[in-house]
Amino acid sequence: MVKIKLPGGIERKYKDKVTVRNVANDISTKNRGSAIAGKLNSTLVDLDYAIETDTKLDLVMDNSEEGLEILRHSTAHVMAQAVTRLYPDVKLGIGPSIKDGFYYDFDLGRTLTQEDLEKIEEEMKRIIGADEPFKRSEEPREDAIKRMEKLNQRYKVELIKGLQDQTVSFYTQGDFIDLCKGPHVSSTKKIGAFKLLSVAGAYWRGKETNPMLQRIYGTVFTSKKELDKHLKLLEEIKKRDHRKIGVALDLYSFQDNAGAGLVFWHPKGGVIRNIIETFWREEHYKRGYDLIYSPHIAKIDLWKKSGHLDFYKESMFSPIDVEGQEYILRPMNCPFAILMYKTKIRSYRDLPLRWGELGTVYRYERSGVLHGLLRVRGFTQDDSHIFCRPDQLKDEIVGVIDLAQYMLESFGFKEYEIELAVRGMGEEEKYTGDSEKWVLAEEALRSALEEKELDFVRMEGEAKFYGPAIDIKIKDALGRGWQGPTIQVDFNLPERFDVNYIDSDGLQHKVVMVHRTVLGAMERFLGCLIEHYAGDFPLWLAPTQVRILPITDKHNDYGIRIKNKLSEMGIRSDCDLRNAKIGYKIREGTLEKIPYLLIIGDKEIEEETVSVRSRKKGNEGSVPLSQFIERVEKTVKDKA
RNA sequence: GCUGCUGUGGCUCAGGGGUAGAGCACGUCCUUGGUAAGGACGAGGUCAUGGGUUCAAAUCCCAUCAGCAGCUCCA
Repeated sequence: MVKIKLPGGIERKYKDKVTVRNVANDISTKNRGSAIAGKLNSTLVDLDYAIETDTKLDLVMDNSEEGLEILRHSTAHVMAQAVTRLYPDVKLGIGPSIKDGFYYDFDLGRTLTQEDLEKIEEEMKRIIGADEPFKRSEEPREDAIKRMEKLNQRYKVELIKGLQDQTVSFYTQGDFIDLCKGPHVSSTKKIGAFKLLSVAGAYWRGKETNPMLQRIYGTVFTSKKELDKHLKLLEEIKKRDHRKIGVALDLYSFQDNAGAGLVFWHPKGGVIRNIIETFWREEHYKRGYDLIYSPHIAKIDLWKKSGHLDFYKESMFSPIDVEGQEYILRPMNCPFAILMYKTKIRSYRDLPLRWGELGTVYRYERSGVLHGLLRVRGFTQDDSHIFCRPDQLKDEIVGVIDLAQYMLESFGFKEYEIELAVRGMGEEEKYTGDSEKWVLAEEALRSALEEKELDFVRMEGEAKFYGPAIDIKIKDALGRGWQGPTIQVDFNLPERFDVNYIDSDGLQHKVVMVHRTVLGAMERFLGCLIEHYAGDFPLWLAPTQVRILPITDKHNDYGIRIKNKLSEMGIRSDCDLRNAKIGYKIREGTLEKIPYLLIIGDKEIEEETVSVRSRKKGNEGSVPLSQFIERVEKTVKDKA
C-alpha cells in the first residue's frame, strides 16, 4: 500500500507502486493546465517516476514557474541534440534553464552565425516533431566517465569527475544522450513555441583562463501566443533603453574623441541633473549634513596609506607624473574627507559630523564592461562620510536608510532589493583590518536593517575592502539590478589614518566612519531614471515643462508673451515659432515627451487663455493662463 | 580584457573594387493651417582612424578606436 498526500488535504491510496503520471491522471487538473512533472517532498521528479513509499506529492503544471523551468531545460537538451546532429564533433558544455529562457554552451572549434541559428532551429523543429520520449537512466560514476570519454566529451567528463555521487543520471531522447539531473518533459513533442535568440562567447565554467565556448541563448513557452508576448516585451524593453532615449531626447552623449565611458551632459540632461542635485543638497542640509568639496587628484602616498593601492589597484587609472611626483586620479572620495577631519582636534561633542559631497571619481573599467550611463569611467557619487562615536553608529545608519528610502521614493522607485554585503570566507587577502571590527560593523548594519524591518539578502564576498555594506539595487529596463544607494561601515580607514576624537574621559578614541550614497552615482541614477520613466519625466524633472504652439505666425507675439511670463514664474518653457501646421507642432512636442503643450490662436488671444494639451490626457480645453500656472506650480511642488 | 557582430550626412538605415543613396531632421520659398506629419526647392558625407593589397578601396586584408550581445570583472 502506497499513501500519497496531495495538496488541499487530498489523500490517495494505491495497492502497488504508482507513477506520478498515473496519479495525475487520476485527479482532475483540467483547470490548472497539464502536469509536466512531480514534486516529492520538494524534490522534482519525472512523470514516469514510480512512487513506492508513502509520500507528499505536488504536481508541477506546465504553466507554473517550475514547469516552465523544466520546459526550458528540456528545450536546451533538444538544442544540444540538434547541434550534435549538425556538428558531430561538438563538445558539449552545460545547458541550464535561466530566467526567461535557457542556454547551452558548445565547443565547436568555430563560431556560430545567425544563419547557423536558423539551421539549428529547423533541426530542433524536426526533433520536436518526431515526438521522442525523454528517458532517464542511471549508471555508476566510473561507467559514466568511461561513456563520456568514449564519446569524446571532455567537458562532461570533467563535470562527472566533479560530482560526489556514486551514481549519475542521464537523459536520452532519440539518438542523443546527456548528463543530467532532470527532470524533463516526457517527450520532445511537449516543447511548445521556442526561439533561439542570440549567440555569444562564454568561458567554460566562467573562468577567464578556460577556453571560450559558444553559448546559444533561447527562450520557450507553452504556446506561440506566450512566446510572441515575450518577444514583444523584449522589443518594448529595448525602446525603454536609456541609451536610445538619451539620444532621442538629447540628454547626453559619449564622444569617441574624448574616450569611452566619459559622459557629456547636454543642456537638457544638465537640467535634470541640476534639479536632482539641488533637491539633494536641500534635503541634506535639512537632515544635518554639511556639504564639502575636495580635489579630484592626489599624491600616490595618500592612496598607499588608505589601502587603495593594495586593494583597489585594478580599478584605478595609472599614476600621472607631476614634476617627478606621482599623482592618482581619485577612485573614491573617502581619504579626502579624512584629511579634512584631521585638520583639527575633534571632541565627542562635535560628533556626528555628516559631510556630504557630490564627488566625481574616476575608475578604470575594462572596455567590455562599459554600459551606457550605468557603467562609466568617470562619475559623480552623491557621497557622504559620517564620522561618529560607536554609540551613535546604529542611529546614523538608520538615518541614512531613511534618507535613501525618501530619495528613491521621491523619484518613483518603489521596488528595489537590499543586500547585506559581507566578507567572503577564505578570501581574507581581499580585505583590510581585523576580524572583530568586521563583526562589529556587520552587526551594526544588520541591526539597523532589522530595526527598519527591511528584508535583505546576505551576500558573502561582496563587501568593500575596508568594510561591510548595505547595498540597494535598483533595476534597469532589462530587469538587471544596478547598485544605487550603499551604506558602508568602516572601522579600518580610521585605524589606517589614525582618526580620533576626544571623549568625555579626556582620552583619544577612534571614530567610526560611515561611507554612504543615497542615489549611488548621478550618471547611473539618471540612467535608471530615464528607463524608469521611459523618458516621460514627471513635471518637476522634465527638461522642458511647457511648450507654446502658436497656430499661425500672427499668434507668435502672444506666444512669446506667455513664454516670458512662464519664465518669470520659473517654469521651463519654449515657444515653437516655426512655420508649420499645428498638427505637426503637436506631433513633435508629443514625441519630445513635453508634459504640457499650450495651443494658442485667435480664440485664446481674445479670451486671454491658453488651450492645454497634457501628455497624460490630451486636449483639455482652454483655461486662463493664471489658472494653468497654478496647476503647474502645484504639480511641481507635489513631484507628481 | 575575452568571443562574436557592427561603424556610410544630425538621426534611422540601404548600397558595395571604378570616385556616394533614401526617409526623417535642417535651410529657403509657397502655404496661415485649431489638437500626432501640407507642398516645392536646397544645403550637408575625406563612407570611424591608420596602414596594406590593387591601375583603382567606402567596398578586400591588418591594426587601432568606438558601439552592441554575452562572458569575466566591478559593486
